[in-house]
This record gives sequence, C-alpha cells and structure tokens, in this order.
Amino acid sequence: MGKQGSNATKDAEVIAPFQSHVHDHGQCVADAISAAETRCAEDGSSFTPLRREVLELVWSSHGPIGAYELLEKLRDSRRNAAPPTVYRALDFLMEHGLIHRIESLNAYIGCGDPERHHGAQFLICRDCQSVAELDDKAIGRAVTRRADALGFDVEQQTVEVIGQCADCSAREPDDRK
Amino acid sequence: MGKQGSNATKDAEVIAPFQSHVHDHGQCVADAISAAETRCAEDGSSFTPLRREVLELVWSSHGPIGAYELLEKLRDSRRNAAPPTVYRALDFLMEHGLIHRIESLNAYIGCGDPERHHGAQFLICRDCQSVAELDDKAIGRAVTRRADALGFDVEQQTVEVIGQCADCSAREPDDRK
DNA sequence: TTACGTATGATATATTATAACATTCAGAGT
DNA sequence: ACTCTGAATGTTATAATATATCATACGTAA
Repeated sequence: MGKQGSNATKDAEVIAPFQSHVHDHGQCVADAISAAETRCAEDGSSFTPLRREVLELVWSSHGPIGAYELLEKLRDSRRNAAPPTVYRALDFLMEHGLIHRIESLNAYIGCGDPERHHGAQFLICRDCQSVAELDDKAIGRAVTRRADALGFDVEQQTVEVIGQCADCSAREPDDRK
Repeated sequence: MGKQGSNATKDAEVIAPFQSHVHDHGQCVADAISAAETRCAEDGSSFTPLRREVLELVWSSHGPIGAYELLEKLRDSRRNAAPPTVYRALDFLMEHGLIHRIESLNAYIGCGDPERHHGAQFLICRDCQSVAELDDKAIGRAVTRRADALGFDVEQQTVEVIGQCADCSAREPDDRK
C-alpha cells in the first residue's frame, strides 16, 4: 500500500496511527496532497498554490504544528507572508476537512482521511508529541447517547487525550511523575 | 437541597446540568466556596483571599469566563491586578480540581464536584453559552478501551461538545445553518 | 533574628489570532 | 477587447491570550 500512515477504509476506526519512525515521508505527503486535490475538485473549491503549500507544510511536519511555525516555513518561499496568509489557508483547509485543529495544543494536523466526513478523536503523546487520529464509533456514540438524554443537539465533538504512547512507555517504563 | 445546580452524589454522571434561568445564584457561589475551603483544608493547600476571590468571580459568571474578563472584574477590588495575578490563581484552582479549563473557548468554569477526582466532559451551547459538566463513565471507558488497544496510557481527557441545548432548540426550532 | 519558602507585585514580552482595507486576477457577460 | 464581479491574496495594524523574570512581602521554623 502506497499510503503509509493511513488505513482509510470505509469505516476504519483508527484513521492515522502513531507514526513509526521509519516511513516514506515524501510519499505520505504526496498522497495527502493528491487526496486534497480530489476532495476539492469534488466540491468545486479552489485548491490554490498557497493552500497547497500550507497543506504540504502541515503534512511535512508530520505532527501538530502551530500557525506561526507554519508561517516561518512558508516564508522560505513567500517572503512577505503574514499571519492572515496562514490563518486563511488554515481556515480553508479545516472547512474542507483537510486538516484538524488540536485545541489543547493550539496546533494543526493533517486529516488522515479527508475523503470521508467523520468525527475525530486524538491521542497525543506528551513525550514524543506524536498524535494518533481516531474515529471511534463507540466514543462518538457514548457522547451522543448522553447528549440525547439531555436534549442536547451535538454539532461538533472535540476529544483530545493526553498521555504516553506505547513506544515512549517502552522507552522509559514507569517513569511517570 | 441547598445546592442548586449540583447533584454530586458518589457516581453522578451529570455533575452540573445546564443552568435553569432562575436559581439562587448567591447560594450556589457560596456552596462552591465552602466546598473549596473543605478541599484545600484536606490537602493542606492555602486557600488565600486572592484565590478565593478569583474562584468567586469564576462562579459568579456561572458559565465559562476568560482570564482577561476575570482580570477586569478582579480590578474592582485590586486596582493593580495584572495578568499573572489571575493566571497564577487559575493555575492553583485547576491543580486543586476547583475549576476546569475549556480548551475550545480559552475559558474557565467552576467544577461542580471538587470533592471528587473525576474525568470531565462538557456540553457547550453555541447559542446561550451555557455549559453542562458531565462525568460519563461510558464516554471515559470508550476512550480508555480504545487507548488500551493501542498501548496508549491515558493521563488526561479533554471532551468538549459544541451544539445546542434543549432550551435553545425549543426557542428556535430547526433554525440551524 | 535570620533564613527560608510561598505568595504576590510589577514590568515586560511572547504567542496566538483577527480586523480592516487595498490590490490582483480569473471568468462571466456584454 | 471591456468591464464587472467575486474570490483570493497582500498589507498594516491590533486584539486576545499567556508566560518570563525579577522584586517585594510575609509567615514560620530554626
């Protein structure tokens, strides 16, 4: 499978696993861009060079990345990029389901499955900052079940879990404060 | 029951319901303060006048409130309060489980059940900004089950649900964009 | 009384995000 | 080709949120 880091079958619950340290980075960025092209073509939205470039930068970081860090990198190719340059692109990418915002980090990350609308949950490793993107139906259902019971109409769920990933616990067993 | 807006029995799953518009506000603030005193006395931490005052302000707002809004109010009684004044107090209150931070709003809210350690989920009404605090075991379990399956060790869960509360949907039925 | 730790005061600055207005540019209709 | 329009981007300024750092106060234990 050419697309490392994604197992986007119709109802996958793990959208993007923690990144193994060895993988074809260039390929997974390229795959994300091409999925974005498809998606934007489908909804007739314009995937401009700027937006493409920002999406590439998000994917290249391969983990959550802040808007101002993106801005710095963007300036390599666009000397006069300013905060709105980046924020507008990020807004576009979020509206079109190409990236997610991680609220608890004020950061952004590529969506592992832009072809499909889905809820999302994130497991965030406090040590290596890697992130796994999930679309766990059981979590989503548990939330909506309780919300329904209270007459609350759910529009958007933010589920972000901080902890330690398997690799990092293996590396420093039981070394938690 | 003196404590309106709280049904903190041992394993309540709704910690604090949406606020009814009529309730004894003064009483519920007073109850929160007295619960905080108890809690701090128990762990030997010092519940200073400043920290008390900030907690009172958080509860008085009876909904999520931002740090700088708190700062303004705090200045009524402390002319030279500065951002660190507020942020230190907020940090203390969070560390001691007396308030929660709502990541998706950059805001703070009183914890409805400070006597007890618990996970928390929030239902946030996009119209009236009221918030319900939950401790839904099914949600928490769904999260940890999936995390376990991936070898991820959960330390902290952030679950924030945006939508429309029952009162507001009754008020403007089907008026969603 | 001194020494120490905790809390607060005070000043400056970092970080994240948006407002507002100007310019460019591609495509639709003429 | 011309012009109108709307979307995208450029540009400047500022808002909103949060932290770093050093100074001062104050209680308390030695």
